[in-house]
Amino acid sequence: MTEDWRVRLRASGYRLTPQRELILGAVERLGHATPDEVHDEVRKHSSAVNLSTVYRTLEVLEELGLIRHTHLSDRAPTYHSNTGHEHFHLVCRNCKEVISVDPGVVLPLVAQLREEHGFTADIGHLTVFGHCANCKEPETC
Amino acid sequence: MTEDWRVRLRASGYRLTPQRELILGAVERLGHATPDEVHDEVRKHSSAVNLSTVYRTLEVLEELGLIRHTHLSDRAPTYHSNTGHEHFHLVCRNCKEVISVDPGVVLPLVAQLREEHGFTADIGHLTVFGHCANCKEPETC
DNA sequence: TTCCATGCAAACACTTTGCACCGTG
DNA sequence: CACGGTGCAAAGTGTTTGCATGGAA
Repeated sequence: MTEDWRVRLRASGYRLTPQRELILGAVERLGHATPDEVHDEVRKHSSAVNLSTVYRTLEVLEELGLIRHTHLSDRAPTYHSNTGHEHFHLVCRNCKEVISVDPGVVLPLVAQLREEHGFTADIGHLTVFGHCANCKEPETC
Repeated sequence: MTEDWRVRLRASGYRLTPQRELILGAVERLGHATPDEVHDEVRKHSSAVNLSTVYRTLEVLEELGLIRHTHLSDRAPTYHSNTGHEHFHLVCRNCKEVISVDPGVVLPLVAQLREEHGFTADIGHLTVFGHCANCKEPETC
């Protein structure tokens, strides 16, 4: 939304480069994407950016809190913009669908973990695996 | 506990080999372990087993439901025996401590996800990242 | 004796790193 | 014009696969 990420970058001593702008834009456009998908998306909308630059930039953007990552598969991590509301993910083992869920549902759990274990849960990183409504039968997986 | 895993193996058309026995034993001894740690543990207690055999065996044992895996770090998966009670994990981002938690805490969440999203959550695979009681301050990370 | 399982080595997928050059501030 | 950022290539992890040999049933 706002463009204060430019300010944040500079305030943290980072430089504003076209690559960083392109990569942040790609992440926001894609919703959920692996480093490789971000790489492809950037290439699709403009000139190519090196893959290692994608990795380095995703790290920087995450450090600044502009994006976050979770693990929606056993393989590569997926990044998503942090400008929207915080949420966590449900992933269907069968059809791989990803459902974003409002954190309200887990607040009781978070509270209980804090009380009973003194543990502060990081909801944004949370991913719950299972089976979606269309793939209820574990047999079909 | 019981040794019916031998029966299960055979019933599923698999053969009972010393390697499979060693690897299952290692997983049970270790509690939570990556494929590499299992490999080391086997080697420590007997003659070596090939790493690729470890991977193939862990896959078989998981398919039989004898072990399970979760992701306790951004890197390698960790396997654990499934003979004990079902549980899920809390992982501290700072000190990497792993806390096993009774699934009772998440039953309300599971129920709500089923009601509102028709989603059947897989608790055994669940891992919640955050900060433990000793590392409450995100600053220290 | 029949196949499944293993060992070995090579291939893979993903990520990180060293270094010279480039371009922001 | 200094120093952080980028591209490139090579190396590093973690995992999978093809194939010949070995061993459980």
